[in-house]
Amino acid sequence: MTELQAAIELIKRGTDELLIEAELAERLGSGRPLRVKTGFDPTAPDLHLGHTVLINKLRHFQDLGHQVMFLIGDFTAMIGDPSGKSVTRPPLSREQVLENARTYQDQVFKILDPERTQICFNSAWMEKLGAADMIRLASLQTVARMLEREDFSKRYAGNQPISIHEFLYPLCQGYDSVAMQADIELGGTDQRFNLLMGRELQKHYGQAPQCVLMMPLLEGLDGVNKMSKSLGNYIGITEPATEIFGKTMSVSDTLMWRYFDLLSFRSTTEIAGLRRDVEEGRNPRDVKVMLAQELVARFHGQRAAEDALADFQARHQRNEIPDDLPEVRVAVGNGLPVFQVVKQAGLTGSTSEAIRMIDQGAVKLNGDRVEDKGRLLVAGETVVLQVGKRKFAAVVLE
RNA sequence: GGAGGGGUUCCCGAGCGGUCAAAGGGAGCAGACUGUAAAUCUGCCGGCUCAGCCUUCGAAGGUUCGAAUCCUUCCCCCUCCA
Repeated sequence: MTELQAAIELIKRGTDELLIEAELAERLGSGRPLRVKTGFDPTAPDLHLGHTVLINKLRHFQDLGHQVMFLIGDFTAMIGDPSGKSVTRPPLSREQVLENARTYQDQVFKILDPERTQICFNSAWMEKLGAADMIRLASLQTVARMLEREDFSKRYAGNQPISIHEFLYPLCQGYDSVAMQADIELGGTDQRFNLLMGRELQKHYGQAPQCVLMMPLLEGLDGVNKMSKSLGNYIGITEPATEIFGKTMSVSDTLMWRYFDLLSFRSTTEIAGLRRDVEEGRNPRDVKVMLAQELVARFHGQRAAEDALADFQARHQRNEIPDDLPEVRVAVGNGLPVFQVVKQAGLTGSTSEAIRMIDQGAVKLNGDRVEDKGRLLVAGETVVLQVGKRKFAAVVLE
């Protein structure tokens, strides 16, 4: 295998689709470092494993010596990507965007090499674009073309509103590629339309059209929807080791394989071997532990991975109370009913919920189920309160 | 500009003067069962000083003993025509 073939193999591993392989081969063959573009919306700075599918791929390009351009869509954030749902987002202040961008950098550099990563903001060129330029840009595409996009056509067919400015999002993203002179752009499969727009517009502006590499979307913990913060089905890369471990363990046996494919750095043959083991009777839980440990190790180190496993076994397989309980102080005065204490300790969102939880037998005090919701707790001691399986607090009564 | 249809609790969606904190489904939470898996079953699912009270049905007024339901004005969305 030639060096070029090896590079293409690495680039293609795990991808959903590469357009157009021949073009990419040609550019790689030129020997110059390619300008690799990917964009992120600065609205949700907490990166999760879904994002890392893409970031790992960027890492591959860096390893091959190319220039990664990490675009923060501070200008386009004003529009909000209409991909998927139609939720109008509140505009972000300049300061918020900058702060989010900083958070992004901290997080992506857990995977990427800062030396070979260029952070860009699209406001740099979008703000210079005047109204006339914008209209010219808009004239390059038609409404019919826009409606080809699945989410637009669905909304249109379902009598849902589509604002004109939402059509501008793909155009802006495409124009970013022009301004950045991208050789290749990476994105999720849901970005197909926007990514292709870059090709169209680059041609209009006299540039060679960028190649497009689409990565599969990672399903969230529910196994159905794509992993996203707003759906709450995500594993954040800055989450504590025990959380990453626990959430990974809660993934279904089927979904586990998907995570192996998209997130593990194990070789494809090794993963196939594990799959065979399970088919032959190995407990899937044990294989899942390997995945959970690998992920924890990636973001917190090997040591943390060992600890997370020990903690997990203690807490869930032996039902022990964790020893790193958050401590909360609650003023009980002359005695406060348990349900009030539960609420004030932040274990439930409302008093009503606390009462319900107690009625359902979900609340434990020092390990014993609370039967009487009116029971008064008095000042002077520290008790361990538990709601459900996962919420604990050491409550100092005072 | 004209005609018509809509805005209901996290989402979808019923309700069209009292029995409505509002059917049903989804999501979520808890319990049982487990491997903190899935599936399944059961319960919960606005708030509070919880047998009672308070705030919700686009917004603001009004009619009524009583309004998500009727009237007025306003805001927003969709469809068709031009």
